This record gives sequence, C-alpha cells and structure tokens, in this order.
Amino acid sequence: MRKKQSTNFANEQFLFQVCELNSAIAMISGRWKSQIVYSISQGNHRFHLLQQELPNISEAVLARQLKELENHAILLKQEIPNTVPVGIQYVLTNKGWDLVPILESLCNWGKLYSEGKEISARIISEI
Amino acid sequence: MRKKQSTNFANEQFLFQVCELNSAIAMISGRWKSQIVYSISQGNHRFHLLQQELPNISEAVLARQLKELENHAILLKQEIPNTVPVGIQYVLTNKGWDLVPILESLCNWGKLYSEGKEISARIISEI
DNA sequence: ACAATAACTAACAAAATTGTTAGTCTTTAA
DNA sequence: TTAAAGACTAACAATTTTGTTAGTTATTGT
Repeated sequence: MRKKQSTNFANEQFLFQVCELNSAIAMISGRWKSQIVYSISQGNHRFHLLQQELPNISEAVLARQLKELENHAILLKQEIPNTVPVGIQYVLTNKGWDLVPILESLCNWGKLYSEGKEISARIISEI
Repeated sequence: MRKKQSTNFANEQFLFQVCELNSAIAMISGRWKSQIVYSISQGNHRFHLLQQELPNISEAVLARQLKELENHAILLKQEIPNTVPVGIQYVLTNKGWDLVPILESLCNWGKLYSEGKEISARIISEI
C-alpha cells in the first residue's frame, strides 16, 4: 500500500505536476508493462497467450500488471460474447494504441546505441 | 547492491534480451531521471541549477541519478576549462539528445489524455 | 580564522515494487 | 468423480529503489 504521507509519494506528485512526462513514464515503467502492451498490440489478447509470450512471469504478477494498465486506461478487459465458460480478452484502448509508436521509437533508440552507434558530446566551454 | 541470482534480476535480463524497448525504459524510468534529462536539454548544466529546478531532491539523490544517467551514456560530466575552483557541468551526449523528442512525445501523449480526450476501445468478438 | 559555496560520497533506513505460495471459481474432459 | 484449464485474488516475503544523515574537499569572501 502506498503511503500518502511519505517523501517518496510527495516527490512523485511534485513531478507529476511539473510535467505529464513524469506521469506518462510512471504508467509504463513497471516490470513487464511495456512488453505486455506491445504483445497485446501484436494480437495476444488472452491471459494464457501473454503467459506464453512471457514464460517467466507468474500468474499473480501478470494479473497485477494488467490491472495497473487497466487502471491507467491503456487497456481494458472484455468478455468474449457467446463463450462458455466466458472468455476474457485484453484490448488496447485508443490511449494504448497511441503509445505503441512511442514504444517503437524508444526501442529503436535503444537498438541504435546498443549496436554501437558512436556516443559523443560537444564541449561547452562557457557557463 | 543488485543480487545477480534473484528472480527479479533474471526477469529483467530476460526482458532486456526480448527487446531493447525494455532496456530503454529501464534507463529512463528512475525517479527524477527524465526530468533531469529534460532540464539539462533546456540549459541547466550545473548541479546547483538542477537543484533549483527540482527543489525537493536531495543532493545525494541528484548525484546518484546523474551518475546512473552517465553510466548509460545519456549524459556526461565535463570540467569547465579555466575555472578556479574547477566547475563541473553536465551535458547530454548525442544519445541523450536523441531521447529528448521521444520524451516530448511521451509528454504530449500524457497531456492529451489528462486533458480529457475520450478513451474507448473497439469490441473484438472473435478469438 | 571562520563560514559559505559547490559538488560530491558512504552508510543506513524507509518505502515501494516484484515475486511466491496457496488458495478460489466454473466448466469440460476422462 | 476427479482432474485439468483458464483466470484470477490475498497475504506475505524478497528485493530494489528512494530518501536521510553525516561526512569530505577545495576555494573564496569576511
């Protein structure tokens, strides 16, 4: 449970109010989260399909991350009509879909420099 | 200190190997990190200027986040020539600069939906 | 001589996140 | 009737991250 009187919480709130960038990053920065979003965008809508894609995740952890993504309206849970027992699927909202190209650009950024693109900086002499 | 034999560590490594997306997010997802990068990109190159921008951060925490960003080659530390005592400045590398527009798009994504853009999802009936 | 500024570091404590274990419920297949 | 699949939940433990406290070093202003 989050302690609302902690410095940690207060600092998080401060950053959220400085810029939406910070809340955006908070929404996607949990372990497994962005990979779950990407995997759903690729068509893995069912709980057990996500488990197959992420073989090291436990059911409890997957359920928790899905719920947090749902709380942030990045995805939602739907019952699949006319299924017995009722099937559940996870689909991205428009908010979730809008995130996908941003995740792709982050991925490309990471790839570029892990593949050895040269890293340097200008020397700035003036204060 | 990181425990290399933990499940937590193993899962992180697994995700890093699945896609660079996950390592990219790990690099920017610490508290204060993306705000520090943005603030440096706006010209706040000095330790004390960053402290002014982030009045709730402690010196120890700022130093730690800067060191982690430096370890990921997003920024680097430079001595300012001909200063007594020697001045230190933090500058973004090209890798860091490439991140800035991505952070901006994350920021816009967050803003759009916090300002009330409608959130919805298609109903997918087929498995 | 003394305090102040700039830029840190190490050790520790508090809090948050992640992972584990042991359950639940419903339905279908053997 | 018993087991298995699918989709969970709650409580707890392990680990990691964040924040706190108390230092350091070098130089300048008073």
